[in-house]
Amino acid sequence: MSQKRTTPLEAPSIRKHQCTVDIRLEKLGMVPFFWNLDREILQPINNEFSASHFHAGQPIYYEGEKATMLRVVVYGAVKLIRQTEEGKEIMVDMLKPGEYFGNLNELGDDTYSETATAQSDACIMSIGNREFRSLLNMYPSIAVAVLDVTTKKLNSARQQIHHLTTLSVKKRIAHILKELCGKFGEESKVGMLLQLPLSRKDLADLAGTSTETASRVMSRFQQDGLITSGRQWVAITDINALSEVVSSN
Amino acid sequence: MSQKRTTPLEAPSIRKHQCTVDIRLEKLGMVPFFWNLDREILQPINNEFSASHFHAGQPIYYEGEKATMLRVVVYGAVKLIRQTEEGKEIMVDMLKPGEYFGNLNELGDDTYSETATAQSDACIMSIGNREFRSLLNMYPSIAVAVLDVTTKKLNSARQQIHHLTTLSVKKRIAHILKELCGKFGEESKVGMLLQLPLSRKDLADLAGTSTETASRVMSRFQQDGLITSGRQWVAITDINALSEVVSSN
DNA sequence: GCACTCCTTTGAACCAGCTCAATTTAGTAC
DNA sequence: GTACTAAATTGAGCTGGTTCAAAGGAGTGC
Repeated sequence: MSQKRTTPLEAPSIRKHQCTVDIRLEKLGMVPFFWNLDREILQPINNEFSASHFHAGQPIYYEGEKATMLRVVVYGAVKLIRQTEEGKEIMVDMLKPGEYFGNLNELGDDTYSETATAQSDACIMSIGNREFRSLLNMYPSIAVAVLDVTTKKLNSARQQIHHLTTLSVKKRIAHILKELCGKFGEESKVGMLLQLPLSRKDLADLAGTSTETASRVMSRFQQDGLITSGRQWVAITDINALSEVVSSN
Repeated sequence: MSQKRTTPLEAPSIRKHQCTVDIRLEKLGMVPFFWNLDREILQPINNEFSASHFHAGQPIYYEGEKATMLRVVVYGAVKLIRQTEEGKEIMVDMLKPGEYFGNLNELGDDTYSETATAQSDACIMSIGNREFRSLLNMYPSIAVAVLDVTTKKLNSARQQIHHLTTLSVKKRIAHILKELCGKFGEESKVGMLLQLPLSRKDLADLAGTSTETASRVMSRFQQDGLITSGRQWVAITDINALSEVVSSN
């Protein structure tokens, strides 16, 4: 850590220690599910959760494993991947703090339908499925909040389906960059820096294309001054131009 | 109606009259949302809904319209479509009786994110968004049931994304036929007949391909004896062979 | 500072599926 | 039966994106 870092990305350890017991309650209150709850209700809910840390690249669970937990991202980014036997994979979602993943189905006899991996160093809170479901039944407002989040996810999944079949790779990537910018973008000297490690392969998996094609598109964007990018990082320098790419001819 | 019909599909008017006030309550009880509810609770809920009929091909609402209602299919099939300005479209879902669609978001200021069209003659029950949301808050079990349905939809949307990027058109269509078979298949002399009008274009929109390619694939399937098909109808004759197509090499 | 790793870029051939265009046919109405 | 219409089929050329291969760099550990 004493060497000069050339990545503009924030070093992971800076924030890692912050995920202490003390601030878990605060984090939990920031999760959309628990918006309207009083502190005295939040407290026992908090006790149901347990926290754990993951290093960048470390798997959290695998597709097909027996699914027993529901998880919430507290710090860092988590990617959800589906893969074929031949190893071809696609990224189904990239989660930021406050988002949930895992399983919330009735019984514990389901399996996870995707693999979850820590994209950066991450802190995750987990709760047993059964426990969470009893929360849902106890507090309708939580159920409704979870439903709203899930509905939004469904909508964006359907938009993605639409894009996959109607847009060119170039437009799809431009659109994805815009979304990531809204989610992970942070002001920096190189532009809106996406605060997570993001390789060409990740982008390709998000866009449903090959690494090579993603690289070609990104090279072009960089050439045209829309982005600045290095190894595993991307910064958006001209978001309006990206929007134009999506909606052009 | 006195002429001989050559379509194996059931004539729409046969069942249409069945959607009377008398049996609405029964239908409502069949909707997954309302599984566990007592009859005395169901009764007032039923009163909140209003029913209406649509002819095959008739639009129910358009993408972008102000979204105020949540709807449930009582009889018939409803397709959900998203389209680009140039008219290229994709089918996001095909719904059967008991499934919900429309909007369930917080306030009435959202717009529908897809166009809903009656695929066959259909009977639809509607409820105001606000009213439904208060039901959700009143009966947690409804909220949880809706959440479960939505979660399943999300999962299948994500599977579709996966298929779009990893499977060939042939496999995608084979898979779609299998799903439709489970949902709309009815035993008949020509095999498992899909009990809804289904054109090559519909299939193409479902698979995210062109009408011509869908036609070519279907011709091939018919040639190989996997299906029997005519104008706007499809029957599956060998579902095992279809499964093999999906999982082959 | 040096070596090593693996991420990224670029080239070139190839192909699944698209598009455009023309023809055939199933189903319906009379 | 006959005529009509919209769905379905089939052909042929084109192309965006894939695949395979190989070279070029950024970041890291020692």
